[in-house]
Amino acid sequence: MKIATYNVNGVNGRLQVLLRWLNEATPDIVCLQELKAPPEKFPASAIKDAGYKAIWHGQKSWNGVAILARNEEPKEICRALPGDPEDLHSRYIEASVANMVVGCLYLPNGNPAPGPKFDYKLAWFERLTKHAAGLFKSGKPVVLTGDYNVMPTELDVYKPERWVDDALFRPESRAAFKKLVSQGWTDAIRKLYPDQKIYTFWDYFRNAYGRDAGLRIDHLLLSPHVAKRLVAAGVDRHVRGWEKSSDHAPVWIEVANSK
DNA sequence: ATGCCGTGGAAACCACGA
Repeated sequence: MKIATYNVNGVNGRLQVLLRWLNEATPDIVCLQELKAPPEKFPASAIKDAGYKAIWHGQKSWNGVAILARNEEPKEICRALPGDPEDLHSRYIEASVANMVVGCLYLPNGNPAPGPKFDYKLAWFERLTKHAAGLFKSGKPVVLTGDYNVMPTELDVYKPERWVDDALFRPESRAAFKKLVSQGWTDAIRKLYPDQKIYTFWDYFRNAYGRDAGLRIDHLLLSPHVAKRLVAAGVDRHVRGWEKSSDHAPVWIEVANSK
């Protein structure tokens, strides 16, 4: 069972890249972020033709998340994080699929920091952490994945000293990620590759991809039941080099089938 | 050191991203 996360940076603008990658990688479950499309503009039929059933939470221009699955319709559990009815950003969707709970998230960027956007990021992080605690306690197999907009450690940034004041790397953001993970979640990439420089995002400019000036900000957090079954993980970084690519690359895990 | 690129939407510029 292969589970992937991919910030597509515009699901319609990147549709050909997305379809090409789906066809090549054949993941079983896919979490997408930054659809940048209202619900009615989600390319459902193209994705269906590619072999995937999907649920999505779209929004005009910004944000937007979706969960795709082969052979099975993801059964929606919720499409917002509890805790703030005023928050209308489409940044979270959760489904039951393949006997797991899959949470797909697009955590706020938070720049400029400090400021209201950074406050929103930290508040959103708090809500996520609270929600995650409930999921964790449920004892169910859970995958909490998406664009966390946080580099957890210095190993996850090409030039840490340049990012210390950035919302993605500030101590508050790193502490929030650490607090979440310390509930007992497993960061899949770091579990298998504790010391390797691994990135999931490269800026469009300054030839960031060519220089490998990247960040690791897309993560898959696994509950103990799923972590036990983890057999492989990786980043499809070559996809970032494709024409019309997103600035993120897909990240995936392979888990053994549950018995 | 910096949105230098890129998207979507509105209206030939703006907001937003990491």
